[in-house]
Amino acid sequence: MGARDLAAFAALFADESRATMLLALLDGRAWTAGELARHARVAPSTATGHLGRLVAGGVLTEERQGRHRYVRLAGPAVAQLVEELAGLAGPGPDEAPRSLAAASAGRAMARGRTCYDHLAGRLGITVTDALTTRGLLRQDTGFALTDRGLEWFADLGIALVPKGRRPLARGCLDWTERRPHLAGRAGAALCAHALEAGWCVRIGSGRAVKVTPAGETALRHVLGIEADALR
Amino acid sequence: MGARDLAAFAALFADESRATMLLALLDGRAWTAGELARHARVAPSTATGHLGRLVAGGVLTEERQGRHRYVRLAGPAVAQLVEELAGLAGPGPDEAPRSLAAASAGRAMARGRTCYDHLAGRLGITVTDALTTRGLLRQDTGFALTDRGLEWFADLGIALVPKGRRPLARGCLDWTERRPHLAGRAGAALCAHALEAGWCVRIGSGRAVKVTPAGETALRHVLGIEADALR
DNA sequence: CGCACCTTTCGGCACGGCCCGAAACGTCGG
DNA sequence: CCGACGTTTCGGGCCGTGCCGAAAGGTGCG
Repeated sequence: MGARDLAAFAALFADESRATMLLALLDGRAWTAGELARHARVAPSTATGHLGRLVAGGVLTEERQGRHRYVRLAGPAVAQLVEELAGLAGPGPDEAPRSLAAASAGRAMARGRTCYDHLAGRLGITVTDALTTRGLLRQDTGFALTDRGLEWFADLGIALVPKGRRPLARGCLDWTERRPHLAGRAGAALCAHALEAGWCVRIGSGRAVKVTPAGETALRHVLGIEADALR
Repeated sequence: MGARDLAAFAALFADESRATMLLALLDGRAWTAGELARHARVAPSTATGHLGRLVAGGVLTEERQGRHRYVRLAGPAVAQLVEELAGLAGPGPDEAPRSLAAASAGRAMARGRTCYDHLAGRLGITVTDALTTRGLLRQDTGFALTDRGLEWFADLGIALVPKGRRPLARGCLDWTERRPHLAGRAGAALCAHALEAGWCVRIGSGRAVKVTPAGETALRHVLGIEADALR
């Protein structure tokens, strides 16, 4: 009877405080227990309990450094699950954005953000579409890079060697655009490259990113993306 | 703040009785409220409450026929989520099978079963591997059918027309084999064909299936699968 | 029409969880 | 060595929710 295990595992996500923490951790970085407690607006002692359960359940991994307790998502599979839950949770009645500040933050997130370790939002969709129309990515029969796509990554200095069980390319449902964007090893490598090469930078401390002028030039050059498409 | 929605949605899966029902519904068929109540070993009144919540949350769809209330999973996305939860729930310490009967049922399920609407277990893995080694399915750069793969389906009398948002091919993590098997529209079409053509039949009322002698012949003929590989 | 059968509504009970504050523990820096 | 800070443990209060039984709708069949 795996039902008991399934229920216990799902219960880890079935609390608003833990969900707030997990959504924050979707940026792929390690947070301290105190940061997560303040972010979720609960007492430190409460956060300790939550983090303990999430670590025990295999959702998070922890790393102790001195008096700090750093936690991060346990891996891509967990990140994918959180994204899927977030994507399926909404689709009921259309909801109006809460406040003006939330709407503004929402627009920045909708323009571009990281989704664990790859690009999402309008930016992620635009890049994925450009890869597809240029014959570097196939979406008609599944979701996979073409041989020309492998060359394109190699030209960027990114060697995509199969390692571990993570697929090279995978479609990740974008819940602001309602369409899939590139995830998997290729999506992670491309996002890392974009951040390192200065194509885009993080806004504040959240998951939102914005494309730099240099990034606009580079995207037009390597993928034929016009700056207008990113606004 | 989508955290509240995420938590409320996850809570739908965070109960053993509901999880038992959802796992049963993974066979893709419609069940009546009474059947699910008996299967989960709860009173009919309790089942009514659970089903009401699952339907309201968009996890199930219902269809009333006379004095019966038929429910089924709301769609492939929900099925995928349940499978993912089930797959990630276990991987802690290795667990020994409970009883002999459970072990026997487990072996039948491990040999072959349906996973919502496609084939899983050793049967699903074997078919997926055969498709891959024959160049009909690519897994190295993602998970997609090749052009030759499309022809192979057409030769079987299966026209794979893109319709809706469901991808043609998708990898679904098999939690008995720990490897992906073919899901998506192609996986569903192949499973339906296998059942219609008598390649395999359902065992009892569950999700387990077994390959018929005619099925062994057919699989050897169209995919070069030897019967030994299915045992 | 009346009797099964499936399903639903309603009260009431019990268990488990989430939360906090106070106090203790451990680490870092002066 | 002492104070500041991050984290943890413990106890207690509170709310949500799962469960059932009894009774009431509805539906179909004889």
